[in-house]
Amino acid sequence: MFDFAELKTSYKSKGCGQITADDIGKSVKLAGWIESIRDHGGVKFIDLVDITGEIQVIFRADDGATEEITEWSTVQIEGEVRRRPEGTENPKIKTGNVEVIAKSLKVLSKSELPPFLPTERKEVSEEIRLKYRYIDLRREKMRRNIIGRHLVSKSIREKMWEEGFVEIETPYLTKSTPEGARDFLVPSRLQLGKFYALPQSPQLFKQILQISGFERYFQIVRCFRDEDLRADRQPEFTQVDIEMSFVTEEDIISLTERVLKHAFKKVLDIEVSIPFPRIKYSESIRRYGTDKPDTRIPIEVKDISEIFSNSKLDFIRKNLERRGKVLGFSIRDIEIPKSKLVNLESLAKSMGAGGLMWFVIKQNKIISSPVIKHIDDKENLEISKLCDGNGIVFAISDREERARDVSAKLIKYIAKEMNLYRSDTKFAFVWVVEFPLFSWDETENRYVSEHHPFTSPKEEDLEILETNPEKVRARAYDIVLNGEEIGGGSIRIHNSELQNKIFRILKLSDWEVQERFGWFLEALKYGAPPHGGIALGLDRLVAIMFGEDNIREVIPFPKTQSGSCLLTNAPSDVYKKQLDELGIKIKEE
RNA sequence: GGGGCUGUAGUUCAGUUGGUUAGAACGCCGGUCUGUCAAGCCGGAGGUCGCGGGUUCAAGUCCCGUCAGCCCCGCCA
Repeated sequence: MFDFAELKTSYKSKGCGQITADDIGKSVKLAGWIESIRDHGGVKFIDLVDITGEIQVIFRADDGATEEITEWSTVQIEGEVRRRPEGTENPKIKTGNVEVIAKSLKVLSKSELPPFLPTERKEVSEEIRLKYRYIDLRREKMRRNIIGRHLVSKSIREKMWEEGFVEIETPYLTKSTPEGARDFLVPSRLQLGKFYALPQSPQLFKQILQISGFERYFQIVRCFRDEDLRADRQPEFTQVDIEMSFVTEEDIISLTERVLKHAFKKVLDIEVSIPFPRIKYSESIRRYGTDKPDTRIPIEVKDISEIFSNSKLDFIRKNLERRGKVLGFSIRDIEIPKSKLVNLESLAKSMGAGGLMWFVIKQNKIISSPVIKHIDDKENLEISKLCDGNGIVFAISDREERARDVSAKLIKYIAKEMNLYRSDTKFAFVWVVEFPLFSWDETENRYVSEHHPFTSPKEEDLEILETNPEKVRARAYDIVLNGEEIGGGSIRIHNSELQNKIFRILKLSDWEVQERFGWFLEALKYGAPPHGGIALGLDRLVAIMFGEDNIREVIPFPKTQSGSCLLTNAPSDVYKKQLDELGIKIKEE
C-alpha cells in the first residue's frame, strides 16, 4: 500500500521489509523489533519487524549471539542475506523467499512482556488498547489506518496545490463564538478573567482570507467542539477546510468532486464516477427521512397514513387527528425472526418512537403482526401491496418528524444488520442541496441558522427573508458518503447589509452583533468578493474509506466517550500555582 | 442529564438454582528440540471476580450505590 523510501540510517542499511532477492549474498545491518522467536534448540528463527515489514533472521547455536533476547525488544542485527532453502519459503510475507543469517546481535532496548501482543489474534478491549496505544499502533490494522490517513491527506494536498490553492494556517487561540457548538475556553494569563476559545472551525478566518484576496485557500486543520462524544465525534477533529472567491455552488461542488475522486484513485485505486448525484433537502427528508441518506440502501420511507384513515387502532386514530402521520417502509422477500422484530420494536422505542408495528407478509396476506387483530381485510391488502405481497412492512405512527427520524434510523440499522446494500456501489456519494436557511428553535424561541449565520440565502428567496424565514432556502450543500455526512459548506454572504439582516432575524441584539462580529462586518465593507467553501471531515472520510465504523480507529490518540485520554490521563488536576496565575478558583460543590 | 450493554488470570472468554479448592484457550516461566513461521512435545506458575456497602449460614452469582469502557437519546454539522 505504501512504498517507503529506503530507510537507511546509522543503525540500518535498509528496512526489514525492503530486503529482496537482489540482496542475496550481501551483508546487511538491520534494526527493529523482535516480533517472534521460534527456538528449535540448535537454531532460532526470529521475525524482525520495522515499519517497512518483516524479515526472518536465523541464529545458529554456534553463532555466539549469546545476549538474552525477549520479544518486542529493539535490536540491531548484522548478517548476510541468503535465499531460503527450498521448501521453507513463506508466501505469506513479502520477504518470504529470503532470510538473514545473523552474524551479530545487539540489544538496543530490552522489552518487558507487553500487556498484549500486537500480533494478538483476538481483538483486545478498546480500553486496554487506548491505555497502551503505542502497542496498539504496532498492530497491522492500525498501521494501515494511520498510513492510509497520511495517504488521504497527501493526495488531497497534492490535488489542492495542483488546483492553485494556497495552504494557510489560522489561529488556534481565537475568539469565542457562542452560536453553534460549545467552545473550549483557554484562560488568558496576560489579561486575567478573559478567555480565548479554540476554533470550532476557521470559518471567519477563511472568509477574511477571501476579503484579503487570496482567492483560493485551504488547510487541513484541527477543530474543537466541547460537546458529547459519539462513534463519529471527537472533541478535536480534523477538517479539510476550503474557501474560494468569485464562485457559485457549482465551482465548489465540482472542485470537491475532483478532490475526492483523486483521493479515492490514489489511495484505494478506486474510480468514483463524478459528478455525484444530488438530492434536494426536502426530497431527501421525504424519501429517506433524513438529510444524510445512504443511497446504497434500496429502502424508502412512505407516508401510509391513508391506509390507516379508518383504523380501529386507537393510538393511530388519535395520532392522525393530531395531524400526525403513519410512516412505513417495506423490505421485500425477507424473513426476520419474531424475536428480532420484537428487538427492533424496543430499539424504535429507545429512539423516541411510541412503538413500532411490523407486518410479516406472505402470499399477499399479513400472517403475523402485533396488531393483526385490528387490521381489516382492506387494510390487510393495502399493507401487503407495500412489499409486493411477500416480505415485511414496518410502520410508525407518531409526529411526522419523529416518525421519519426513527424510520430512517431503523432502515440504517436493519440494512447494516442484514446487509441489504445494493451490490453495485461500495462508496455511494450524494450531494444534499437547498437546505433551509433557518430552523425554529423551540427552547430559545427564535430562528437559528441551520448551517451557520454567514450562509447566503438563495437570491430568489430574498423577498420572503423577513416575512417567511422558514421557507428561505440556503445556498448550502452537504456531501454524504454511505449515509454519513462527510462535509458541508455554502456560498457566504458578501455584503454587510444582508449579513446584518440575518443577524436581526436570528434575534441577535445590535450590541451583541457588534461585540462578537463587529470586526467581521467591518471587513465585509471593504470589497468582499463573492465567496464560498466547504469543510470535509477527514476523520470520517478516512474511516469510511478503510471500512471502520468508528473514527477512533483512524485517530492515533483519540479520547474516550468521557473525553479522557487513557494514555496520558488527561484531563487532570493542575497545580494551585497555575490556577492562581490565571486568576481561576475551582468552585467547591 | 437520561437509556442500554460490559467489567472474572497478562489477553480473550466460560462460570449452572447462591453451595467444596473459580476454569479454558492463548500468552508467560522451566525443560526439550537444527527449518520453523499461529512451531512441536513435557512440566509449571499465575485471581483484590472493577470498587464500596447490603441481604444470607454461605455471594463471582441476588440487591443498592459508585467508577471505568462502549452504543444510543438529548447535545453537536
